[in-house]
Amino acid sequence: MTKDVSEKKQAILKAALELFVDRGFHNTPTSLIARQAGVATGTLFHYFKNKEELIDTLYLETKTKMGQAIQQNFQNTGSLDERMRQLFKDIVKWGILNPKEYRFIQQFSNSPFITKLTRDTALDHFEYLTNIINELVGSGELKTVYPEFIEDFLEGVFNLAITHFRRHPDKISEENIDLVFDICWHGIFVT
Amino acid sequence: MTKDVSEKKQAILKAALELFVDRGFHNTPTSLIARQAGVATGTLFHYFKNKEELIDTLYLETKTKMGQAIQQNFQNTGSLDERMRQLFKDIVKWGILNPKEYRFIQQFSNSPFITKLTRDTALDHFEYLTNIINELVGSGELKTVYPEFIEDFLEGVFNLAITHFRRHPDKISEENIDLVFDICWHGIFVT
DNA sequence: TTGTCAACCGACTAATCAGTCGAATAATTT
DNA sequence: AAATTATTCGACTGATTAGTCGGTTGACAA
Repeated sequence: MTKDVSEKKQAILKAALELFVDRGFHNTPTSLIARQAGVATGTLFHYFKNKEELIDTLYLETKTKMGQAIQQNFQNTGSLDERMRQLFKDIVKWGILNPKEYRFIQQFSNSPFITKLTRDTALDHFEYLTNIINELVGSGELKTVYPEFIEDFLEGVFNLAITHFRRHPDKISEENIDLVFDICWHGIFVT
Repeated sequence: MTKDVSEKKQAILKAALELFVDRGFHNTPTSLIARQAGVATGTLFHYFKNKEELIDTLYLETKTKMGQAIQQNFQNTGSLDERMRQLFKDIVKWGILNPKEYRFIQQFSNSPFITKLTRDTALDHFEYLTNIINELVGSGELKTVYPEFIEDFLEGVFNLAITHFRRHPDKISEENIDLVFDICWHGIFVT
């Protein structure tokens, strides 16, 4: 199962990730990616048909890595609330520990690059998310909403939490991540 | 107070907005912007020192327009909850009615372009937001949070709401916007 | 009328970029 | 060992791009 992927290919993907996050897609010449990866331009185009394929590969691979990291930790026991809290914390922590990867995903998602295809393919690695959404809707514990909103809501709160802790690294603590979860799930108002 | 800004300059900014949203910054040649605006390249560089200045101007102008549109409607009467609901709905509606403008702001905010300077300058037009945040914190109606999070939380929920309605235009209705507000403010769980 | 200046044009340039190609080398197969 | 194939290289090319420049036009002032 462990593919023996070329070291050079990995080096190219790593260099590309860093450069894309720092300089944007079009402002990052393939020549620069190659140099940073310590290979020749020709080698880059040996592994990737063109720049677009490199970007798509990087996106899919990054999303997969994220999906696997989180799925690994995912427990299917406990109350819905507890499991959601765990899931939330795992995702937020991944975002905090892998800032470049998360920035890249955000950048890509907000760029005109993304096609319906790559979006959906990436979603495949988050089946458990779809499952838990269905469970949430069916549980009766939620306010009456249509599922499409729950999806966007979840993505949105993950995003805002990770963005917040990126902007304010001094606020990162187990306690604050819990606090953020409480606010997103149970509201910001005391009632 | 009403600056008599050249029609051509406006045409350039309008063309740039549309092209940037569709194709990204670096993938949009200045020559194309000029053509779409119906002017010569030279004219573009007559109004803007370089491409970067054009992008910055567009960002600042767009944020200002948004800020003014919302401030205009902003009422300082009623309960905190009611005023927040009104503010939320105004912002979300602006995002829905001005999709390209909002996309552009998102795209720019998520790109490596943005400098601390442009970010802060843009924030100037949202004083009332800062005010209401301070009021929120002081009111005792909120859970105990530090203000930095409230800022990021507000930005985040505006974002997720507008993104949601962009993805699902069929869901746009006064009722649903209210629903989304309720969920973001009072939690997604029934308790 | 003459002079001035800002708005405007588009051909042009120097630089940069994505991607090619033929050759060299390393790994694998026969 | 010989032949075949995969990996790697980097100089090169054709296309594209940001920005320039010399000149034209039209408005307005002296």
